[in-house]
Amino acid sequence: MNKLWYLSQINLMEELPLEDLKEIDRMAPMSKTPKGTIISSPEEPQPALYLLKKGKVRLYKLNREGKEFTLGILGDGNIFGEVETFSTGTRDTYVQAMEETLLCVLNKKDLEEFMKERPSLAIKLIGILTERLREAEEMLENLAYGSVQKRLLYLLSKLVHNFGNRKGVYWELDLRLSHQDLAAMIGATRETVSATLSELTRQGVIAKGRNKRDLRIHLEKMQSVMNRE
DNA sequence: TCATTAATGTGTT
DNA sequence: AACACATTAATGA
Repeated sequence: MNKLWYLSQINLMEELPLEDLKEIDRMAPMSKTPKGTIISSPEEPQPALYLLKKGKVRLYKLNREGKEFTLGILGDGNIFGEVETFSTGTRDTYVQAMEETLLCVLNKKDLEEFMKERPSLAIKLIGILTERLREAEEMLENLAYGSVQKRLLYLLSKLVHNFGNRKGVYWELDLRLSHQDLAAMIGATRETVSATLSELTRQGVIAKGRNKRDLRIHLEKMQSVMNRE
């Protein structure tokens, strides 16, 4: 796959004509980021817009006790970053590559100039940010009122939506998440998540994948469990 | 493959 | 929910 193909897969860019993609490609060369790299942090904020061509990044914050709380995971075709005029998250956010990741970096100046010439891009950006905000509010509501099981099921449904591949009756997550990782996304403890997952396995809602620690989810069963709550 | 480290399951408080 | 501890899985030399 070439660089332009990747660019065309970015949410924000998908309807842009080829000439525009070429221009962005000139401004923002592709770079390869190894697994585990902190791309941006409160200590060293990067005022730029990142185009995630391939790979996955995790956005998280540290709470008062220094524990991580995961705000979200972004996959192929997503954008993230922060400049004065907009932000895809809040401040004090860490962005870490969960696997080897191909990124483009658009600096603030280039981005803003390009936006001025192409108002449709700004409108698209607003749409993406609005959608993120809506999802964040939905997640907040769940975190505030749901049981751990409910929160976990909600999270899994979101993950399947973004990272799920159909495997027969199940959907397998194209993500390697430990119980600790899941716990950090729903504000629960690792032990509770383990116990809840065991219970859901007994009920046939989830199952192990080919690798024992890959998760598979039975969407229909999950829906019926969620509805009877 | 085997030793070491990481993740998970579970009982107790 | 936190902790301790046993078991099991993943990693990498």
